[in-house]
Amino acid sequence: MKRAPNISDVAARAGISRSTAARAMSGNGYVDSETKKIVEQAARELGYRRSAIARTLRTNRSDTVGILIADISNPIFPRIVKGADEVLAPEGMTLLLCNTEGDSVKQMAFVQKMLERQADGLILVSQSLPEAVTALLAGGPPSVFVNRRPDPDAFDYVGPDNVAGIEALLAHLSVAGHRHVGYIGGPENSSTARERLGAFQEAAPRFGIVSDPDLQLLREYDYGAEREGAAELLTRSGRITAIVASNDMAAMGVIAEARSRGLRVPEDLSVTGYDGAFREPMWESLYPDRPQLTTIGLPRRQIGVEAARLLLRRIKAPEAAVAKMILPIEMIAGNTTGPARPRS
Amino acid sequence: MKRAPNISDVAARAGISRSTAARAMSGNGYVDSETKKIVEQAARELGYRRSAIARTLRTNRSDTVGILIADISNPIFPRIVKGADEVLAPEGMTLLLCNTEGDSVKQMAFVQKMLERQADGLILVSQSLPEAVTALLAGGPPSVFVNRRPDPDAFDYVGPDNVAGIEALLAHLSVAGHRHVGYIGGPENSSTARERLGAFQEAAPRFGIVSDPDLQLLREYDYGAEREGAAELLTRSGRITAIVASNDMAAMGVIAEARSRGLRVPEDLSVTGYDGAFREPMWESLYPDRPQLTTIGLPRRQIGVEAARLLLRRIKAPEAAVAKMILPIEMIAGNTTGPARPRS
DNA sequence: CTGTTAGCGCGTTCAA
DNA sequence: TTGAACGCGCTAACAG
Repeated sequence: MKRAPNISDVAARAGISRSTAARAMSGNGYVDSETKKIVEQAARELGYRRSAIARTLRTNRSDTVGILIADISNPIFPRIVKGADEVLAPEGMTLLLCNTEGDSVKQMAFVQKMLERQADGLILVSQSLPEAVTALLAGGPPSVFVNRRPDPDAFDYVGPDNVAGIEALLAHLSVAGHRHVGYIGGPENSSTARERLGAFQEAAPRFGIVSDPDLQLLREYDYGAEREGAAELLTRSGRITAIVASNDMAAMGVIAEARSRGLRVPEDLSVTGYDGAFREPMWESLYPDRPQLTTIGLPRRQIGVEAARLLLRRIKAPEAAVAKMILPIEMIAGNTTGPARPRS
Repeated sequence: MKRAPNISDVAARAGISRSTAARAMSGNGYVDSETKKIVEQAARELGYRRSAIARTLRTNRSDTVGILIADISNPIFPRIVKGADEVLAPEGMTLLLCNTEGDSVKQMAFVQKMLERQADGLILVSQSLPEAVTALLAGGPPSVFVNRRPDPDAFDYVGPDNVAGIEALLAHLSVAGHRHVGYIGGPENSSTARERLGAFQEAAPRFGIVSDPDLQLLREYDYGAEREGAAELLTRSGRITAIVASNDMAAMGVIAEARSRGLRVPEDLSVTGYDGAFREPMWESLYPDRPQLTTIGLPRRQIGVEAARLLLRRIKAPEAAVAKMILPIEMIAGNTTGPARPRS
């Protein structure tokens, strides 16, 4: 088995020097259009393929961006990836995707691999961020954080307006007469969850809503965990007329729990989600009578687009000031919320 | 900004030669355990990181596998990826994921990138396979096809037993008394769709089911396209009592169409899916009263596992005989099928 | 516009 | 067990 042809082989076949052949193939520098044709012809005949590896070794640029996603099966993430791809692909950059499944070991492993492979940049979407990772990144390539960010604001960040989202939900519930609202937030290690909890605690009184720590739980962002959270809240207090869940999947868990206790939604209990994960055209018409969550819509594609732009900016200007980009959310009123009616 | 430390820097700091340091870091060849410690210490102090790029250039192995997925938001695919990762990760290989969205341009682009980056192998899941791609792959690294495969059996393949799946559905419908069954298959360019259509045509008579080409449509594997297909079938024939759709999402489209025409499922029309996409614990309890599709369950994780094993095998033995692995399916009876009852 | 030259960082002979 | 030397394939000066 012969080795793959390299630029020297092409040059030899074209009867020309290596560097001219290289210029012809890469498009950099001056090459006579006539000789360029000859070189391309020779390359085609040989089945020559440029080695991105050698190029990277030489230039320290890999034209590659690693993107870490917490959970690929959650429909909001593919949209973000797509948005990022839309801006990176035209720049000749390839997105390398990793599904971390919220596993910090996989997270570390992938970041390591990307560093070893000279990734030009990293986009971390909704990652839990142990110090080990941020430490690694501190000396590494440009990194942009999406949705969650590490503590010291040392990195570029793009995310939705969490405060506005919570306030919109509170306003909505308040108008419907809710006073006792259970809150299930995401875990402590999520900056997003911390922001939202802070917003809830700060804003609740302004909307005439009781802010009682007993009614505020922190759970993982998933169906099962928040379903259990709902069980706890409903057991703990008979006065709750609404529950704010931390995302749409989790809200479904809350609804399931409510129903299993004989509570109707929204007649007996109002439930809100967050992120609009089910607002896909397909879901829309899928179950005509399914619950239409009251939720906060996120500009998913735009989040991806802006993250990629921020990354490109930093690749070009590594010393630019750290950017923090907050994108507007959208309040979506569905049929899982209604007028408050005391439970007991 | 100084350049990143390399093996020479480490060697210098350890007071040792480059090659010894290299051996210490890579674990290849003999190194005194004492000097090894010293080298590792020096590396740590310098923040040294091995360059996968240089290593790949030197060895022609990148410890990287590219995996192409048609549609990442379809829940069956993450499972396949996970299965593959389970066997590849312990071998020190990294999976690089690409969502092709059924777009052959993206497909080609990613394959090209992977070739240029010396991927050790490729896994193509449910890809439509224009000749250009298979031609590219023919001279490339080991490739394994999943679900769909190119025409000449020149590549390793793993997929579910399509014939058994269709027969199981036919048997199920036949027992329920269905004679006029509409069939909506996947597109012509999908080997899976061709296999299933062939199985349907061959087996229908054996089950006392009419095989009329007028009742057999080929459509894209999606909600909208198959919903339209269902409209066509239902308009075309008043005798149809059941429709076999080509996957679960598509089946939902068929059901939606039926309902919009005032047909109840399964009382007036039985509908079957294929792939069990909604059979996730979360969906199970999500909508208590949602339709439970009668469908064919696929061994998703196992498909990924076997694909990865096949790939490893071929990487180690490039000349091994082409393998074709057919995995058993599972018949799942739901509540979208019932006794046949004439429509008109 | 073209050719010459010198590494990028590493793994791997081969001798010592 | 260690060290010296070479080259993987390419780009980027620089000189012509």
